[in-house]
Amino acid sequence: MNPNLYIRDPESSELGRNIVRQSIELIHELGFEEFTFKKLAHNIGTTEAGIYRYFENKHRLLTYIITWFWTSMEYRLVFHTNNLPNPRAKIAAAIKLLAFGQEDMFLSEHIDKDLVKDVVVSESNKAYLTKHVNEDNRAMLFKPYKDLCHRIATLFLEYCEHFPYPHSLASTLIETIHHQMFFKTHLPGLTDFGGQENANALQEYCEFFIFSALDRFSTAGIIPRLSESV
Amino acid sequence: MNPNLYIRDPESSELGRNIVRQSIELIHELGFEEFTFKKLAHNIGTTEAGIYRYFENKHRLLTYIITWFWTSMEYRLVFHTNNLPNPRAKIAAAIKLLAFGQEDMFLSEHIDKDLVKDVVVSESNKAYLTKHVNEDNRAMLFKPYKDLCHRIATLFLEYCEHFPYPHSLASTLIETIHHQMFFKTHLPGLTDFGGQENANALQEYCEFFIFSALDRFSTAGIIPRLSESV
DNA sequence: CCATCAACAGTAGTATAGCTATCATTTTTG
DNA sequence: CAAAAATGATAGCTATACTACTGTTGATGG
Repeated sequence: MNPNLYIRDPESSELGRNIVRQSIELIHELGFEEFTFKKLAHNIGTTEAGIYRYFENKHRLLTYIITWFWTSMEYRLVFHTNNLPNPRAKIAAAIKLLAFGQEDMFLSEHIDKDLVKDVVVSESNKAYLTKHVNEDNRAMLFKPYKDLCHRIATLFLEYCEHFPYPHSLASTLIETIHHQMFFKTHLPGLTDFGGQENANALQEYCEFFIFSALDRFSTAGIIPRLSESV
Repeated sequence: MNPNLYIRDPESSELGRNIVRQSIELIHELGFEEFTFKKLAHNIGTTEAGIYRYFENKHRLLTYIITWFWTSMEYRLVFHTNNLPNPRAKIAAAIKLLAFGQEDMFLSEHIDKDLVKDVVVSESNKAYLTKHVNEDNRAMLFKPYKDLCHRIATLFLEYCEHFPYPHSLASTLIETIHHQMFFKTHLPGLTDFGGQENANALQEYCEFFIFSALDRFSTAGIIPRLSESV
């Protein structure tokens, strides 16, 4: 993890690990806006000052959590795509993983997977949608997100060599998954996943629009028929 | 505008209009997190209490601004697509408009178009990414967004009758435009628009992935060749 | 075994944000 | 012109964000 994210490494002590674990629970419970270091300190049984020894402010802590997630996601992406036979299968596996459809061990055992998922869906945008995004970017805080994005982009290029938008399509995929998950739960009118209880509907939608885009630019010029892809 | 958004209608007085206009400038300048009613009051020469007579809190004011934007966008969408000859041209016009590529009069004269655009790109997500999204949704605060989304979805269905994801594709389009614009400026590594100075690159990317998705599901089974769409 | 140093708890305190209440004055309007 | 509404000005209260200082504990190393 990038040392710019913290003041003292939270992995280096029990208190530090508690801060991270409990902050995920509390952000999940209250939302990031209502989340404060005082409440977190009370939850852990320490004091506000104790938290400030680890993180400069609550936004840095959020960025730490989200960044840790991207790092873990990239690691798992490599793991789950490494020995698949062809680029198409790799992309399908990547989408499944990104859409939280892959049952999987998380890297860190002491953190609840479903909570992290919800926090990422609801709060990850807030890590970069700030006025100090350029400064944070210079401090390399978003490198894990870019690395993940680049790795997905590389899969796209393996599948379709001359595809002109690999990075944009990768970031579109990631953000779309999160937005559509949020909309499905809270604003279903913005999706088509409302009525049905098809747990894979989002994943199928993503596979559909990603492969539609990639196949259209296929260098071979071969466009699979409807029946092959849906 | 939905009366749940405000306490006193800001369109009903000079002070109210000032609050809205100046808040857009100040949110643009400071970002939503650093924006406060005290600073806004100071900027327009009134007091904090004066602002609170119009808006319950700064989040409601943000939602007002964003909602006003969606309302205006839907109106302009109808205006710019109404007498186009075919669904494909309508969708292309919609994308151009949503991507801010359409030179156009805004509905309200007293508000700076470019400022609103930047505020929408950076802050619109924060209108709904909250813990009270369900409550806000019940108060119909997001109806204009849903209406806009539904109208775009309808265009998709006119072009491709049995397309199964019209609403998800519409919300994906809107959110993607904003994210890619933000990334292009602040995190260009997440896009493919960095080096080139092609102002239409984003618009072309959106047309590409939208029509790729729609054409793949074309009921006629006729898939236009690469040369026709890019 | 003691000196030392890092980690941590606890307390206090400042500045600002978020919000409410009150009251006098001005403006609108019936 | 009188009543009602809108505004300006001030005060105040609670919570948040953050900093500083003090004392304790517990591990390390000579």
